[in-house]
Amino acid sequence: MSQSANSPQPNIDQAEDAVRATGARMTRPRVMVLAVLLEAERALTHTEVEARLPRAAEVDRVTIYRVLEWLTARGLAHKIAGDDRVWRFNAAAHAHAGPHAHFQCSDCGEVICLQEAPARPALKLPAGYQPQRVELTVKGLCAHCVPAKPRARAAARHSH
Amino acid sequence: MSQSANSPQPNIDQAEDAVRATGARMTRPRVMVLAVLLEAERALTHTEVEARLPRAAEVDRVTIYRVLEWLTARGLAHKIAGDDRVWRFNAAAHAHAGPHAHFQCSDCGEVICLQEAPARPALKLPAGYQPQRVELTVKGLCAHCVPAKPRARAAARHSH
DNA sequence: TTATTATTGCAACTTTATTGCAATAATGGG
DNA sequence: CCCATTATTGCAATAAAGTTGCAATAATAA
Repeated sequence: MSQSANSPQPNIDQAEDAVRATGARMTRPRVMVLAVLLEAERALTHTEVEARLPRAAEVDRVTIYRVLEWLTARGLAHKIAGDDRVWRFNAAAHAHAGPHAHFQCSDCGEVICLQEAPARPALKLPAGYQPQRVELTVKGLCAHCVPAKPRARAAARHSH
Repeated sequence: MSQSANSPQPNIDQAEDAVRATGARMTRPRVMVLAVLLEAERALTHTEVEARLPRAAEVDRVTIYRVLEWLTARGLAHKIAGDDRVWRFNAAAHAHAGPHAHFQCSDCGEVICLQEAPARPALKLPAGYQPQRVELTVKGLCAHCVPAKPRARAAARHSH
C-alpha cells in the first residue's frame, strides 16, 4: 500500500478505510480491487477489473475472483448477473442505498444502476414460495450502441 | 418422428405442428427438444433438456444448443438469464402472452413464470439510452428449498 | 428419384469461473 | 522489534457452459 501515504488516488485511501472497517486483514489485492471499483463509473466484469488494475499491483486472476466475492460478502460491492452470463460488480458506495433498478445494454452488455426503486407490485407466488427481493432490469441499448449499432458484442469493451 | 403416428405423447404432435407452422424444415431434434419443453413444468437448462430427451432421440449436445436458439428466434421458446449464468428455456406456449415476471430460487436456481405483468414504472434512463423491455424477477426460495434448505446449489436438480 | 442445401454430428476450442494446495504475508503476543 | 499463527495469495489444474469449423446427413422441391 505504498501509494496510500501521499496518494494521488483518493479511491485507494477510501478503499483502505472500507477494508479496515470490516475488521478483516487489509491486503493489497482487496484494496486495489475495491479502488478500481470505486473509480469505475459502471459495473465492471472480472476481466475489466483485471485490465484496470495497475500492473504494479500484480494481483492474480484467481485472487481477483476471490476478492470480488469477498467484497460482495462483506457488502462492499454488489454482484450483478447479466444476460451474457458474466458477473459484474460495482462498489456498494456507488449503488444508491436501498433497492434500485439496473439497465443492461443488450448489445455490449454494459450495466449501470438506475436511481429509481421499483414500485414493488404485489406479485403472487405459488404456495410455499418465499420471496426475498425483487429485481428490475431494463434491457435496451446504451448510448454507445444506439445509433449505428457498432456491434461490440462482448463484455462491454467500449473505449469509455 | 416415428412416435408421432399413434403417439402416447401429445406434446410431440403439438411440437410437430408448431415446427411445421414455421415453414422451416421439420427435424427430429427440433421436434424432440420442443416436446421436452412443452412437457416441462418450468424453464429448463440446456443440460436438463439433454437429460430429458429419450436416449432414442440421439440428439447431439451442440444440436440442442442450436435448436434452443432456433426455437427462441422463431418465438417458439423463451430464453431466460438467471443468477447462475445459465440460460433457461421454456416453451412459448407456457409463457403467458405478453410481458410477465419471473421467479428464481436463489438456492437451486429454479425458474418459473409468474402471471402478473410488471406495473411498468417510468424509469428514467441517462440521455441517449434506449429502453427495449423491462424484466422483473423475484428472487427467493422455491417450495422445495424453503423449509430445511436442503442445499442443492447447482442448476435445479430437484427430483420433481 | 435425384439434386439442393438446410441441419446435424463430431471434435476441438473459448470463456468464465472454481478448486487444491503449497507459499506468502498480515496481524497479535511476547 | 521479532516470531508464531493462520488468513490470503499465487499457481496449476479442472470444471461448466457455450461456440466454431467443417464434413456427413437428411428434408424438401423438382
